[in-house]
Amino acid sequence: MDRTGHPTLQDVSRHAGVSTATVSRCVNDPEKVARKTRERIERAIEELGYTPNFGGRVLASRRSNTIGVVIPTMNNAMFAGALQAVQEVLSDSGKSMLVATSGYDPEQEFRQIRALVGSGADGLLLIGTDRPATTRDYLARRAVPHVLTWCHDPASEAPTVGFDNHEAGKVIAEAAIGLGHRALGIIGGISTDNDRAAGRIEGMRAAVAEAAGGVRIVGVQETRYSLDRGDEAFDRLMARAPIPSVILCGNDVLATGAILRARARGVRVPEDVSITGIDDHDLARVVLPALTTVRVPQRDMGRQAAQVLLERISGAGPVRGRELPLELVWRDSLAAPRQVPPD
Amino acid sequence: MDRTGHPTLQDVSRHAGVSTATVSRCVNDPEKVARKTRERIERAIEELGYTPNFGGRVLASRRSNTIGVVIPTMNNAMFAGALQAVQEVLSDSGKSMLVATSGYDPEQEFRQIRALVGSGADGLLLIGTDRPATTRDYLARRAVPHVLTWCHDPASEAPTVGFDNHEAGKVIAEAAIGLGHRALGIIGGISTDNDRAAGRIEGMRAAVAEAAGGVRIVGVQETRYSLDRGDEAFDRLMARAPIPSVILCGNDVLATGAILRARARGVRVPEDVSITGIDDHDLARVVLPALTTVRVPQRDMGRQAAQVLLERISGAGPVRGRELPLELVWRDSLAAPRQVPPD
DNA sequence: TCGGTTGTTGCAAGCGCTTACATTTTCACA
DNA sequence: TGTGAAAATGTAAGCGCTTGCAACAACCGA
Repeated sequence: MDRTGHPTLQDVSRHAGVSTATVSRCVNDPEKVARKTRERIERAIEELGYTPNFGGRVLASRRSNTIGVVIPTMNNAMFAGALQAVQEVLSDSGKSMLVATSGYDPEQEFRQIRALVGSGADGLLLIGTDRPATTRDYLARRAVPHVLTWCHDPASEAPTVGFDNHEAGKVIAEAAIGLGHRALGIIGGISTDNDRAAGRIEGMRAAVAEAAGGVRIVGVQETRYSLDRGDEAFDRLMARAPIPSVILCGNDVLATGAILRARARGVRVPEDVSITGIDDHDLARVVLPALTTVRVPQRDMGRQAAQVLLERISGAGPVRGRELPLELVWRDSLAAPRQVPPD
Repeated sequence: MDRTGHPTLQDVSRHAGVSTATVSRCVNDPEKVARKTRERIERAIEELGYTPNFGGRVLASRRSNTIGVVIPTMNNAMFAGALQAVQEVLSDSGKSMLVATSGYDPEQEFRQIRALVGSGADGLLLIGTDRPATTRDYLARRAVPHVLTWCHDPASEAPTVGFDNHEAGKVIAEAAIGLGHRALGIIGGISTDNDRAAGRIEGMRAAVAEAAGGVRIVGVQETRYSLDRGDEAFDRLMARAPIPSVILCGNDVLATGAILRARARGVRVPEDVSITGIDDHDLARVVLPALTTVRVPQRDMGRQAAQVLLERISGAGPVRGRELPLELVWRDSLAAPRQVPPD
């Protein structure tokens, strides 16, 4: 019995008449124990109601079977959905998931990373590639196995399992340009310390740069991801000439906010102005008009990121990142501009 | 140096010329150490880049400073939002959060609970009051401090921090009845093994039972919480007479699904049929018409539940549950029925 | 029957930390 | 300057488990 009255490995070993080593093996690696012995031990475990002590286990084995995840916020359903997938994979492998949020703040992220590592995390799943040297040094010095997701960069030191945000922005911008839009507005997430938001905007800019014939960006707003911010940014964008004929939003929440605002102001979408999103959030098909957007494979991404992280932790060979495909989803919020404006 | 090359408490103690006990105190309870000594130790910690070993710490102190949360799914933004709040509170108290999901399955929940306890969780936050005796016994036998949320029941053995689901259903049903609706349809979550979904439906039924003048329920559909299921349930409810003049939905996702379906079928909301939700999800204000619903204080609930759990773990006196207020949110999806149908 | 394999089990040394208790130091006050 | 209480520190005994190694048993073919 331990200090709290729970039976210990030792109790089980006595009860079953074997050594503690055998009981330990029976718990962790049953094949290593002869069938008859195993049955005896299992009965003892059952009778005593034994459960392994976590601390002893971690201390002796140097593994906690716990992995940490830091996401910007759980208020974004995209992250939450991916988290769900991560949890499922980990759970299937007998691991538990520690979760923390950074609120898009690099320092907070660093704090949370340290807290998770201090809580025994065997590995870490992080969002995005860019982080301060302090954080990267910490990760390297402590040799914390980690995988980055929600982004993809083959050149990254840590494996990335995700998609190319730059590409996502570019694809949707090209779709708009292809329809004849020449004056584009952008409502993006705040790109400071956020490689995903920045990448999306850059992708949009790149599409414009590559386009022929007077295509230009007439305004860029960066704002926090939230329905209400989409609102305000829309107003600012529509406040002064030249008015964009399409507004490319950094994600579906912003786009939905913009549509809501357009509706309230009597601006018709897509007749007066087209609006696009990125993510393919639930909102995208609920809002009216339904959003034309780029589908981000959140579930798959979460699942695969978790798998890659597990490989990385198990140390089985070099682990490579993976790029996931993006898909343009056509709905109703993007249409050809009313008239092609003169150059 | 430990086996992995990291400095240990012992290294620090040698480096600073003090005993390991003093270093331990300096880390866990700095006031107990004289200033000069503390500074010396802190310098040593800094120079060596020491971080406490989690396993050793848990083993010796019998505390992991980790708490576990089991929710049905993170795909429901309501749970995710609450989780965010829980995480913030825990993080502020230096605790980490383990998260697992049950998929609304009691056995899965039990498995996850065991996994979290096996991962060293000092306490547990669970959703809802009802669970199998097996699970309750386990919790009692292992004496796992736990708090229940998303529900409220002063009679529950474990403290509950949440709202009264029965009341939520009743409030919205009364609102509909008050407007003159007599034929009510219900699309609820699956009430088996789900006291919240069951409570909401019962609340609706209770309102009907208490109402005078031929108010009756003309159909009840139970279905999984998802946009598409709201769809189907709507169809079934509208398929045969008597047709309800209002459909009370168990949550906003179902209600939104129903509205989407109504729109697709050319049924006008609320002119032809009113539709209500519960939760006040983001969808509620995005969907057209915007949902009349009951606001569930997810953030507050998460925050308070976490606080109560921390109290419970610290063992400071008897811990009482808390009930949080509900608020009816009037929007556009609920209106008086076209004509009061003859009794 | 014997040596060699293969399969099982036990021995025992920690893993790195906390903490009750003992000891030493400090300091206010007489 | 002496005294006692309070403050600071040290001593050392584990916490419950894993695991490398050694010991032993069972079984094989020669």
